[in-house]
Amino acid sequence: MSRVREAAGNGRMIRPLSGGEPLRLEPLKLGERIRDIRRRHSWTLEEASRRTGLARSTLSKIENEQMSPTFEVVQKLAAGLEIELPQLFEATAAGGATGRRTITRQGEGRPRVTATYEHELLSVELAQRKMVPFKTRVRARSFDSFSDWVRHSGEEFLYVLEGRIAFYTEFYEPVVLAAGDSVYYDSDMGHACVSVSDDDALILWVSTA
Amino acid sequence: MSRVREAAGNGRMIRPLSGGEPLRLEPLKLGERIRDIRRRHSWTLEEASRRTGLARSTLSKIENEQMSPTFEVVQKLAAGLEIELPQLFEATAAGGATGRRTITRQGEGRPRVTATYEHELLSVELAQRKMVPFKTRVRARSFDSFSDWVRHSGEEFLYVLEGRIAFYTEFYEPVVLAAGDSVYYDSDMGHACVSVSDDDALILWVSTA
DNA sequence: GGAGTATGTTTCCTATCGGAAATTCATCCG
DNA sequence: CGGATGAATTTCCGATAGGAAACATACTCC
Repeated sequence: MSRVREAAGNGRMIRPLSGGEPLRLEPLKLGERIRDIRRRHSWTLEEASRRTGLARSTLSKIENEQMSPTFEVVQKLAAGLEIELPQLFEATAAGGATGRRTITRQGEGRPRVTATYEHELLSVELAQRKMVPFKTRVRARSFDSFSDWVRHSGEEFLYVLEGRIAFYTEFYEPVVLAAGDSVYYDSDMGHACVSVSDDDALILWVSTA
Repeated sequence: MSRVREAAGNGRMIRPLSGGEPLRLEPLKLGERIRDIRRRHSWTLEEASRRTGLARSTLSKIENEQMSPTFEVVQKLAAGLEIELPQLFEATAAGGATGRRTITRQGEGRPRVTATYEHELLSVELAQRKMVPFKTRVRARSFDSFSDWVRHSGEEFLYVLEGRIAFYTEFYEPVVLAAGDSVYYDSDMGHACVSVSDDDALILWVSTA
């Protein structure tokens, strides 16, 4: 049975950061950090060894702060343990680390209708999120129904779910996007889109908060 | 005519991404990086030596990739050169190419296949973006094919495009998501998903960078 | 030109890293 | 208990990181 099923399905959940170890990542206990990552994945030194290509003994010594790995080795560690290098050194505000999660079912977002768009804000329950996702219905042949750019600081990702839209931005030629196409852009650059299909177009938008 | 059409239609364009370079995924040239930082401050090896407490020769060898510094030394480097550790390892926008918009056509992202997922990274041409979008194919009935949580700092938004998946996270009960459903969660909380439909499931993922 | 100065590179040589194997520690059995 | 199995730790030793000092290569200024 897969470990996830075990962990997620039955009662035996991997507890957050159980009382035992606080997992605080003080100014750079690389050893602890490595060990923690390994433990979280329930990897033995042997498994970690296979993954990283490093000797068990080496890993053991690193975890116990008995040696300072060379940069080369650090890279192997990051790769093998499937963690991004910068992440390895980030001072995570660990502590309680209470994960958050919110589900939004099809059609159950918070609607916000404007002249041009029919937005449906997703994941509204979650305050203080770094991204703002919403689904938007662009009315069919809305070509002439609006008059100005939308512009707001941040970045935006747009993915076309259904239909075809013409996507306009300042400085660029307009482009037609069909279902499955996507675009990423700085949203302080004026932008707008219109449906060019016979039906409404449906797009998924994610903005930085 | 709408102002958008006007504005977008005329010829004045900022050049997008320099078409030439494919944005190489560098193996992280630490030496070059260090040398850049030092040069930028107009520090001599001697000065850098005083700042870091490392020998001139050592610095020289590191910059010329003639040796792999130990982690201890890397720490001293970061401290002495007044740069945050994670920053040292962040993938730089190599070419400097600050594109402000990038289109990714259906199926034309950069594939990344793992045992469990078939990712397609979107908008890869755009370096230094705050979000990382990708589309993922989750193999049908992949229920037993993986064994561990995915976990990385940041937040994540998931939208189901096709099929049905079971979405697992630590601390929560697993939940089944169908096309059109979405979830927003802290991605440092272990998470994973499997397809529970007869066909592969297709999901759109956006992570904070 | 030659002496002097400032910067980066290349020797050494020792301390230590990193891997193979031996050793310890823990947990199951019979 | 003794043996067996699987994990982590600790030797041991060759390879290499890192420092001191010598060397190389500019630039000055006289």
